[in-house]
Amino acid sequence: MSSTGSPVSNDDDLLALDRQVCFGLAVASRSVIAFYRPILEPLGLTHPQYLVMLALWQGAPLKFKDLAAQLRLDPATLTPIVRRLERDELIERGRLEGDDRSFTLSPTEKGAALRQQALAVPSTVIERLGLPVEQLLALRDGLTDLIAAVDRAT
Amino acid sequence: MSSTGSPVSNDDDLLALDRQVCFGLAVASRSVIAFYRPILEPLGLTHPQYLVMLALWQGAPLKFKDLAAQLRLDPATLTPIVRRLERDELIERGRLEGDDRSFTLSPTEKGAALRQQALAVPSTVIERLGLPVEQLLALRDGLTDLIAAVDRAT
DNA sequence: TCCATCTTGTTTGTACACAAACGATAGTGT
DNA sequence: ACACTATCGTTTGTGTACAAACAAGATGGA
Repeated sequence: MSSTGSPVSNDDDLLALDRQVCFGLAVASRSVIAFYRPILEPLGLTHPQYLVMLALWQGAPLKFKDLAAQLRLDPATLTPIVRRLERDELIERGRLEGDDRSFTLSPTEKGAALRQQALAVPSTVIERLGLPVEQLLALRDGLTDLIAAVDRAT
Repeated sequence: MSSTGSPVSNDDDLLALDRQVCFGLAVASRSVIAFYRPILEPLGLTHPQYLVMLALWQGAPLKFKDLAAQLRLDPATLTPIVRRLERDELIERGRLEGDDRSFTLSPTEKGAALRQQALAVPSTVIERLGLPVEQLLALRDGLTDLIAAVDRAT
């Protein structure tokens, strides 16, 4: 109608593709997070909280600012997540000499102990999901490219 | 330490891969939605609202229940989104004979007119993103597989 | 008919996610 | 010392997202 005839070139086709990609991304993200929910629930962690603990288990202490950058989260989003993890005594603040505005975060003893349970999470997920690891790696690479493209374009 | 020596098989490697995939998915989803934000803002739509309008532009009237299923959203999440679109007079309810609990949704005249502006959204996104369409298609397929795997495993 | 049960959409409570404004501290120039 | 600016984390407001409880209508059997 309004196109020259080549495939995936008129507005309606683009609207459909757009719907598939951005919608698929949102659905996949929500689905996977929902898939983690019952697995993380016994640990007493939500998915964002799990990501925070993963970061701190890998390297602590970490400055609040650096943690926000690693997780690509707005500080305003991270603040309440950190507050709940502190309330649950899984992480704690450390002062930073030289700057009274900033602070660091580290797992408490309780938080460090939780890592042992968390080690079972990935294998549980991968096993229940039943996807070959190669496919997960390919997907990861595709997502990485997409994130890089967004960063470049912003 | 605890592994037989093959790559990507011990717990630490799995923890790292897990972090890359589920974290990458969450970041990609948030990044892309953020990327849409300034493009959708002139239309007065948030990203979920945009997805609702896409569904209704493609086929209306749609039963509330069917819309929730299409978008894979909990009805409790869809209710306030629909309320705001009604408040902005972009969609409206239609009664359904035979069942007073249920109702349908359709774009208003104003909502239908908005589609003309929305037609420019996908090309804008794809152009600014600068990724080849083939790569987007491949990513879509990977996401579709992942969603299917989650559905299968749930 | 009457009642138990099921559906359908809303409400309530908790937890992200981000923009904008804020308060407090740090650094910088004069 | 003093103002100016920049940085850091928090607060406030709006908008998802989902679990659990709910209210109202529909449905089926005794």
